[in-house]
Amino acid sequence: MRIGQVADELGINTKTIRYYESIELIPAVPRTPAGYRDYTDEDIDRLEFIRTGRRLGLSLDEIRQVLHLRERGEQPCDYVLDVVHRQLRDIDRHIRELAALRDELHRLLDTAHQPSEAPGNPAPRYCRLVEAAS
Amino acid sequence: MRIGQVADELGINTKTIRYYESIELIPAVPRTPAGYRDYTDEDIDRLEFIRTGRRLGLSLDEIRQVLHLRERGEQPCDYVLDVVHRQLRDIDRHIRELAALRDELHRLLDTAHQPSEAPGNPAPRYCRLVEAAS
DNA sequence: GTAGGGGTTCCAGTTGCTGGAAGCTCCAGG
DNA sequence: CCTGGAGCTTCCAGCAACTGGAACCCCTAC
Repeated sequence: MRIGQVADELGINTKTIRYYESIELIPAVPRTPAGYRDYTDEDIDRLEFIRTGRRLGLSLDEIRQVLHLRERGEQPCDYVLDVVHRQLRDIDRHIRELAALRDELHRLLDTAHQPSEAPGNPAPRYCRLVEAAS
Repeated sequence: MRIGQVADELGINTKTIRYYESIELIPAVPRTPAGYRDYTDEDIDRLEFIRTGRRLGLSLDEIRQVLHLRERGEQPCDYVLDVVHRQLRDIDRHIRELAALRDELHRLLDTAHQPSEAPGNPAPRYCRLVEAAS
């Protein structure tokens, strides 16, 4: 199967697949006589695994670790569990930060409806919206 | 004021300030006879403005737009309002996605407590945790 | 024969910094 | 006067994870 079809089926860019090969995340697959990459179902499994790992928030390097562990015959699930736990912690923190930012932006929009030159307010240097957030 | 002190006061890296200068987000400030950058209070205001904009989620390019608008004597607040509205939409979507991912990871951890070789389950190729998420 | 839609390689750019190396400047202590 | 160390300078390179573009090859259909 050629790279374009693989990309279509998995919903990845062909560039991405070649990139994964270039960083040796996937092995170099055999070529057709014309020099085209020729992928097997196993290659596609591997790519799908990578895609899922990415979707779960694993970095390419973490995915690489999992693949290496697997190649050495070890069970990578403990490692994955660690990563997933860490990931959950990061996500919770990220959500909290985003929510705080959202609230701040909402407050900012509220001030946008205030008169811009309330008595006693200094003239804004750049943009009173942004300066109000300092 | 020299770059180190500015960096300390604003809580930015000196490298970052030089980087901003290199991409012409801030002007090149005058130098002392020894060649050291010498910052005025106005420069620091500008940097603080940038820092706040970044904290609000504006990209450096968006910040650049605001600064340019301001230099041309236009009121950038409408532009900033647009950016902030878009930003809010993006944040909400991002939070929703992260929450969905979090739930998925939680479900994943639940399956981690299931027996790994339930009858009828295919043997995992790489890691049953990740494969369960496909 | 030629137009098109694939594929190939390699280089460079994206965003927002950050690290490191090699060298200059300044100031305080001995 | 010398020396050490902190802070400054420049330039180069790298991070993550791709993505775009140029220039060229291959295959099929009309």
